[in-house]
Amino acid sequence: MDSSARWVLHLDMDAFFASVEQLTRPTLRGRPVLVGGLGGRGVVAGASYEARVYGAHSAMPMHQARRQVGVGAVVLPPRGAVYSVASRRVFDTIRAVVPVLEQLSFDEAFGEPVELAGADGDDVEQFCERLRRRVLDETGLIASVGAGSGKQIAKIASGLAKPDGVRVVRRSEERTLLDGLPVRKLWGIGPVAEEKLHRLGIETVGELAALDDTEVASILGATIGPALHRLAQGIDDRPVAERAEAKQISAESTFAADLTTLAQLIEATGPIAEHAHRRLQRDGRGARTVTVKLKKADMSTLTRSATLPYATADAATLGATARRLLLDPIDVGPIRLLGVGFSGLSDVRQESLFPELEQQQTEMGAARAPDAAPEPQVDGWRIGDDVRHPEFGHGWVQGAGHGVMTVRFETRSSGPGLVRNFAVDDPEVVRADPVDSLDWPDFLDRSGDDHDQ
DNA sequence: TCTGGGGTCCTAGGACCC
DNA sequence: TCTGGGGTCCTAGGACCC
Repeated sequence: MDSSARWVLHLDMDAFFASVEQLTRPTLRGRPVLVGGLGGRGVVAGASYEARVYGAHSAMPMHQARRQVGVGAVVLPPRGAVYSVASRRVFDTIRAVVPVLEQLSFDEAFGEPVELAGADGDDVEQFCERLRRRVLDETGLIASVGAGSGKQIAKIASGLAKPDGVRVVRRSEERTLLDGLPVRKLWGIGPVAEEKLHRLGIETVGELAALDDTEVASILGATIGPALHRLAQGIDDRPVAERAEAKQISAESTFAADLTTLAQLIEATGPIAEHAHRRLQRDGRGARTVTVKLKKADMSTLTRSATLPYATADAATLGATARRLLLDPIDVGPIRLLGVGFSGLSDVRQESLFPELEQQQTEMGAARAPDAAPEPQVDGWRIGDDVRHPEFGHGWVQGAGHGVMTVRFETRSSGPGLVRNFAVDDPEVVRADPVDSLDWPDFLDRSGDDHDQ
């Protein structure tokens, strides 16, 4: 196939987390929604367009975003299970049209529809519009789509397409578009590479493209450099392919206050290792290498890892290995984040090659494991919790305090819902599966649709 | 009240083997 | 009384992505 005939699409859901909240909680439509950590150290994971007007954006500290948006801000904790189901439905829909998808995240994917090979720009535009329409009809969510001769251009195009649009970059306009772009817009150029280029007076992609190969290699490295140089020149023949299995599974947690003793770190390891282990089990593989990550008060990180003689899925072995790797805050300073990661993943079909060693480590793990009930007890209801009431159906907690809570009863299909107040200990109000907010009241039809992926 | 959580990939040094 | 060179595995740190 002629490579000049290639059309790569980049599909990107608009403000995905916030849009799912507005979809399943219709009262929030048109309002500035911030999704993310509510604690003092939380950041924004998703901001609706109404919130972006005030300058709020992803990765911004939540307290700052909240201040900027003002009293109208609706701040909600992330509901990963709901986003996961919504994401799967979106990409199942797209896959029906574009079978090979390279999914980059919950809300982004590349595709290269074979029927577009050799098509002209107008055909591509129509194809993308039909795709967006189909996603909206089947999921209620808005995707923006970019198209171009390769992944880089397609991704830049989807950025230009937002919000709620399509942008097809024709071959004839490619060079002009790239040349004027700030280098930071290239995929793979972050703050550090940008700074290096700026120091040399290189601001735009066009200026980067005009350098010679050895120059770029010396600035950005022998591997990354030439690759980025080719992208800057508009050369991008990277294939679109389904993603391989995950190479690493990890969990991490930032503490409300820095930990200062080894005992605190050991205690904190339990729930974090269990979280990672649960996901390892769902994956079905075992791990050979265990890594702990410690982020210090100054944001620098330390990692320590150990590789076992065999891969295992045994929680006690993995947990004990993680605890063994911890460093003492007395030596390294206060710790704000602890992470536990598993890598060297492989199927663990056979018995251990070293049963005695495993036995030993299991016992060690058991002996050092913290006491049960590591999860902090949830004291009552929190804003954003999903609830169910026998008369009013599915709803969510809008506010709670002074022994009373306010519940808004609504789901995707209900339209803006009614508000009712309850005593926080009202036995008729019970916790509900957040995913029901996508489906209620026809949740009984979800037969084959499991919630966590 | 600064800066989450989940990933991928690259670099570089040392151990170890042939 | 000189100190190769390639390959792989492991470890630690860091850039970058959403």
